[in-house]
Amino acid sequence: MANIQQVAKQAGVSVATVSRVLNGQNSVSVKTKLKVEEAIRQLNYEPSMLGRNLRNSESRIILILIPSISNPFYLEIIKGIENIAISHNYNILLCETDSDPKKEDIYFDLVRKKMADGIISMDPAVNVDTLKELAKKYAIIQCSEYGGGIGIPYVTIDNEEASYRAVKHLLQIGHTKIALMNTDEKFLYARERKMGYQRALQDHGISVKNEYVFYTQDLGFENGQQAMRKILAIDDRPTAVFAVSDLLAIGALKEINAAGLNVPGDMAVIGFDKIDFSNMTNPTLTTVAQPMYKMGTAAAKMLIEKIKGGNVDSVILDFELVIRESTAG
Amino acid sequence: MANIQQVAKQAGVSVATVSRVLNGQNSVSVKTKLKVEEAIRQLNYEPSMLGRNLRNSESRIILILIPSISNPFYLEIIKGIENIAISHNYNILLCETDSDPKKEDIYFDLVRKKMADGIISMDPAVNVDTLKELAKKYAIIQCSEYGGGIGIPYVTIDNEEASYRAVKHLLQIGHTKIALMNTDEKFLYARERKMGYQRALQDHGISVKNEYVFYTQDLGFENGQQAMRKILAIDDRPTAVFAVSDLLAIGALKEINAAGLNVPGDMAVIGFDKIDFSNMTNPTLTTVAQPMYKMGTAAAKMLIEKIKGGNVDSVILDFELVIRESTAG
DNA sequence: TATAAAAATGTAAACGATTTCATTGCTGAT
DNA sequence: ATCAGCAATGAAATCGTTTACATTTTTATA
Repeated sequence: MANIQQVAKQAGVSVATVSRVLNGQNSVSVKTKLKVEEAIRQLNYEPSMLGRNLRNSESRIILILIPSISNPFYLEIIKGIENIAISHNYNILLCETDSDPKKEDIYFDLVRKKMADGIISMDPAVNVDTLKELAKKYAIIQCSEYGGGIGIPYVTIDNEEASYRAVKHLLQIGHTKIALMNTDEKFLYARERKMGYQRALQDHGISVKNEYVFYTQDLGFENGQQAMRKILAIDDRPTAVFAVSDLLAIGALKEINAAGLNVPGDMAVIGFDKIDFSNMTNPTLTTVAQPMYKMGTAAAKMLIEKIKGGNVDSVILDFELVIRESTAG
Repeated sequence: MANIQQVAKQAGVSVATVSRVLNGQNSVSVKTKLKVEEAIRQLNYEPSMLGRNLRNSESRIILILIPSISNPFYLEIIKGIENIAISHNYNILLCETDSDPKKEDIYFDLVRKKMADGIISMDPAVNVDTLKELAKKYAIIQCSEYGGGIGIPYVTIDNEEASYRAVKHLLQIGHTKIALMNTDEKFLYARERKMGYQRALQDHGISVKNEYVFYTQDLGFENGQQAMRKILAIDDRPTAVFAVSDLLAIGALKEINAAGLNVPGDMAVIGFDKIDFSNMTNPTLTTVAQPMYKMGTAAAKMLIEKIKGGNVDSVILDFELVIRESTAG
């Protein structure tokens, strides 16, 4: 495999000149440029990024930390990140942490060892202390899920308000007994969405009943099924459920169907995230749409700016309540 | 940021010794080893992979080529690849080609430029000629989708037989009018699955009707809806559909529901792939399960062997017909 | 035409590791 | 006490680029 030396020799110039041609610098005459290009062609030369990266002290790789690759919520965000990355000549390394600190650390090592230039973290269970420590030396952006007040820039939506609007929608179409299907309150977004839920109820003069608030271990389909089973078993059964993720809501949907009940007739359901599948269910799912693609592009731009040494501010993007069959009168 | 030189200085040894400690070579005395480790701690040293990679002429990165990140079919495969990769100290770069030769070429460039050590291609629309050319110089494995007879090792299932068994199942539960929802026959798997469909019908003395065979542009949900709409409009309507992907089948399901018909009562449906979501629909979907995780691990092992310079053979794994509600009597 | 300025090119030093080969320091056998 | 043989260590080359600085060539100006 040819290297730059051999190209230089073949073209009868120095390696510096070859490098200049390679990088499109204009301080090289047309004649030599042609010579060099001809040599490159003859030798089938491809510049090695290994050499270049070492010399430039960069890897041009961006790490994306997600808890689980199976959660479709992240897909659009990843697309957004990827498009910006590619157009800036970066590549992305997709890292599934399983919310496991050990796996997490393997990936953190990649930036410590210069194999990655920066990190976009979307793992809500990320170890905030490690992240904070890391952020002192390396470029890090939090996306969608974030630890608040730790000085690492993030991009997100107003979770409290989004939740408020979803619940308000249920109230407006006449529901008063509304259950909340939430995850562990160790997650900031879970706390925020609960607050929105509470505020909406209070605005309508309805007191929050603890029996109507459920916590799931995780955001998956099965968790939604399990929680829904409990909800259906309540004596004074709610007539609507607001789930903090679409997968939870889809699990709920399935369980309601299995119980022979009708959505939205017997039980209205709202999800969160507007994943692709939320439109494929029967009935289709009312959900809160996060601008996922935009979140991805925003996060990527911020990170690249940060890698360049710039200073970036956190961003809060707009959400949208998408009303579909699962709450349609 | 400290480098190996500074560590050597701090420890009062040569860089060679530090390197030996780093790589766990045993030809270094306990005393010096401790000195070096102490120096590493003091300086907070982390070895740079950029230097190491250049020296070793490797990137320890594996490329995964998939047509679309949104297709959940690939997720389990990717997990399988990732686990093997990690345990062999490789990282994976996930590349979405959109079946676009231009994007594809960007990623091929990564291996040409030494930024990746090998490729696992899962894109059925990959440019076979380029791939073949590339395979002469670089390690390449095809997974799940493959161009046959081009001398690049692959891992797959017996698509013809899988299709045969799916259709046979429909025949056994009494269906005789069975539609096939296929994709473009430029894909090998599409041709193979059609052959299985034909063989099953012929085995039962049923002639293949061209009006019952539909081709979709793509493997997505909407394609399934569109095709189903056509199927429902046929005069002598089939009573069962075999779709070559779960997403197609789920689109069909939705459309059948929308038409006020019942699954499986009015129309039985079988999908292909056993994606997570196939168990979340209502009714749940009968489908052909590919051993996706295993396909991933197999492909990864093969690739790593190939990178090491070894010779590897193609692998054909077992599939399984998973019977669920959408075909249940 | 001589000369200053500008353009084109070259030389050699990084970047940060690994590894071959050479050297030093020991141990133990004679 | 000598020396072979082995273990531990070091010096320096190497991987393939980019780039600061030096040098040469060209161009423009008087």
